[in-house]
Amino acid sequence: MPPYLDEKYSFQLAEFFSALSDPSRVRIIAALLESEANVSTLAEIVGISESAVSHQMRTLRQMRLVRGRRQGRQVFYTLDDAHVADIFQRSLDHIQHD
Amino acid sequence: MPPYLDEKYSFQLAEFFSALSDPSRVRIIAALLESEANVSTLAEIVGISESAVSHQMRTLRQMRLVRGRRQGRQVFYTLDDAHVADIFQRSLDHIQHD
DNA sequence: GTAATATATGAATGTATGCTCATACATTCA
DNA sequence: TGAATGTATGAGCATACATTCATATATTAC
Repeated sequence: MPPYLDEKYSFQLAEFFSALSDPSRVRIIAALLESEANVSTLAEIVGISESAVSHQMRTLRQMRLVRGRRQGRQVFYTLDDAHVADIFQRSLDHIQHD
Repeated sequence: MPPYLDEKYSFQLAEFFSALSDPSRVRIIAALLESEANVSTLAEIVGISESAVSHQMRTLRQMRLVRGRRQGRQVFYTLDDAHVADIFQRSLDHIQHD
């Protein structure tokens, strides 16, 4: 019996959800939902080290969830896609209605 | 600086996405999007053992993504929530539009 | 040039997780 | 009752991952 969703898409979709499956990354996304922010600001907001944030931003960049824009010494990150914001917000609403 | 999303919700949201962050579970959800199914059918569709499916269904039950209904020796699973189906479908569309 | 600041990255480590295997539980049928 | 079938669960293992620490890179100021 063939899977209803082929291997390629099931992996890609799992990867997409994986990008959102960590509390630190969730808080990063939540912060970026309000405004762009640089690494050290995100570190303060999320409560982890700047190194940890930088590692997470790499993951989020690779998943194309965020985009970085260097301005001098700082790199400002923004959400890369409105769909992601929509999915994130709907999921949050879902969670909060239980 | 306080997080924009408090600890409780960031953990719950990360847990929710974690439930969808594995290719096997993604295929299970995709199958259940079409119709309810029992464990052995899901095992065939997804291509993993019935034991592995059963373990995954436990996770999905605990996250309240699916619900089991025993009928004789079999347990038929269905998606527990229309929001989940909606979020899943939107995410799939998002992935497929890249 | 050097020093200082912001970010990125590689290695190491502790923890989480998906699967297999063995076994237990639940239900039906003889 | 006992055998057969479908599902659930615990232990163990291999792999993945989030963080820390040390170090590297990039940019600005002096």
